Amino acid sequence: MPELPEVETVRRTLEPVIVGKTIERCEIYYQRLLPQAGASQFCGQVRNRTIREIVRRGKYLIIDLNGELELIVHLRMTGQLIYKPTQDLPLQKHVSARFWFRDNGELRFVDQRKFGTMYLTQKGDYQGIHGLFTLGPEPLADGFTWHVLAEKLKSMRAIKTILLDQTKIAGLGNIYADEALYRAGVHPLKPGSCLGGTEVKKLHQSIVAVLKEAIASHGTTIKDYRTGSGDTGNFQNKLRVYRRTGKPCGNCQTLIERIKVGGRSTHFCPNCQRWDPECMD
DNA sequence: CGCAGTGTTTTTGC
DNA sequence: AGCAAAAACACTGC
Repeated sequence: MPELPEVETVRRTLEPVIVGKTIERCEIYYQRLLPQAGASQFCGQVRNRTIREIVRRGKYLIIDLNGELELIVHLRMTGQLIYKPTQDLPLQKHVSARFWFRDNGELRFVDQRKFGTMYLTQKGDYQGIHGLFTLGPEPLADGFTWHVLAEKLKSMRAIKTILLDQTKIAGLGNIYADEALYRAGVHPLKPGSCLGGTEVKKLHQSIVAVLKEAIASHGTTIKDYRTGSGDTGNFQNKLRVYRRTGKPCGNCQTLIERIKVGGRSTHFCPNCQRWDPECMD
């Protein structure tokens, strides 16, 4: 569930409380959290290193250690990265890793479904982290114009499938792909190549708007997602189609439908999002 | 009770 | 190419 707005919220909530802190020690409780290293080697490498900055790329968090190494974190489905200012003894379930800081405080990786991953790499060297290496452009960066989006949509694949492809655009997941398509009035099954210029512009605007609004609301908590402070987000109250199957569209009262696109649950308004199959290009 | 559904990414097979 | 399915998991809801 953590998509771009959730990961960005985690980044923003962790930044003021962990930048400048030095890792005194760490413990790994789930070996597969680290696909490329053993726990003892990993902890040995991060020990006594200071967090210089924390940046986000797509759904990845990149934590700079001493300007030399980078700790790469991907939360996948249910991962949480939470800062605990004081010792709290009742250890919750599903704790995959803990980092203790020299001046007290703890960073904890909690992950019910255990899909989350962490990597350690030389600064800027992402060749060993395939998903990060092949990541598409940041939708909230200045360079992401509607022309860039148009270039990525040149495919006969369903538009929803293209939006979820991280090599095309970084950071969109199931929630915001559905929400952006609804706002743009584009049917999720419409082939990318079939969108006209006006539609691409509208979709571009919708993607940027929904991501910014979701960040302003600290992300969407359906169940597991938490900010770096352990709080829930608020954007779940502002969703217009995602998980609203059978409820009336806010625009036309038509009931929201759910279909499968590329194996993923997809929610849309059959009246506001139409696809007349007359595109033959 | 069993089993489908949940959603991200990688891998494998057609 | 591009798509489907499976796999990595634990828990929820029917």
